[in-house]
Amino acid sequence: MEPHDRLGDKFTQWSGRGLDAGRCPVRNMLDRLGDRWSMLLIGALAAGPMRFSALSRAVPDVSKRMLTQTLRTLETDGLVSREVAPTTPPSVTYALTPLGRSFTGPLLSLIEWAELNFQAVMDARSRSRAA
Amino acid sequence: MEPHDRLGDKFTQWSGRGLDAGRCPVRNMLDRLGDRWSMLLIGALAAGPMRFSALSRAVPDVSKRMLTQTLRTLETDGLVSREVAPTTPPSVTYALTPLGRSFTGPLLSLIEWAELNFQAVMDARSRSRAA
DNA sequence: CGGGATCCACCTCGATACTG
DNA sequence: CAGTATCGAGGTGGATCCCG
Repeated sequence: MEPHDRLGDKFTQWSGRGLDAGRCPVRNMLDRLGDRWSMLLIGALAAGPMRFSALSRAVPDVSKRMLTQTLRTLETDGLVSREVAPTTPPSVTYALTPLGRSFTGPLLSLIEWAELNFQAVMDARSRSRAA
Repeated sequence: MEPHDRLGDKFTQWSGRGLDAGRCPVRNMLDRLGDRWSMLLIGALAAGPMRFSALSRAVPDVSKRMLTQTLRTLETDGLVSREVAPTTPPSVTYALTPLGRSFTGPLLSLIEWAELNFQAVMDARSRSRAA
């Protein structure tokens, strides 16, 4: 059975149940991880634990506000851990939890698809602009 | 090499290049597919070609406006094809293109992760509410 | 049936300023 | 260093009406 058949089956099941965001895992996850920064931060943390400022440098155009907010959400969902060292100035280190690390598999396959098909999508985009 | 190491490496590469949305495939794709409906519609179409009204029923709480808009974007990016039958009333059928079908692999792995770890995330969420 | 057009309510997000 | 607080612009998305 090909991936796209299995995907179709899965979708048909959830569709029958109304696709309620409260019960459908996919919608629920997408609402959380589908924003601009979550997956990027998980990708950054996949390289190893990082401090707040290091994350800020690793993902240049995320504002401190969104960085804090996104990390808090990821922490709430159990994907990222937050450890504060009681020094002055304070040093806060973020890391992937086991749950977060388990997400790197799917995320990697998504990223590999993106890299592989980026050009094809760009081509399609420019073709439709030409038309 | 584990997935999360490879992911870390990939991210480090792109981070060095500034993660510019115009050049970084991941950011670019996430900006398109990271909205509330794109992945859901691809999932729905994985089951086979569907007409506008059928899609509307399959994903109950998407408005006609967003359904149209999302489908147009997916069409522009070459993931979905749109075929109009010149009848009255018109009948428009949407289907995955080969490029779109190639995305069902990564999407499936994402969905399977979501189903598998949904409960864990919900637990983490309620724990943090309790605290 | 399959949309397009318009109006509007939210609400996300960025910029800025301040804190321990 | 690692945030919090506040403000305000902008964009997303729903509701509604209309069309061929």
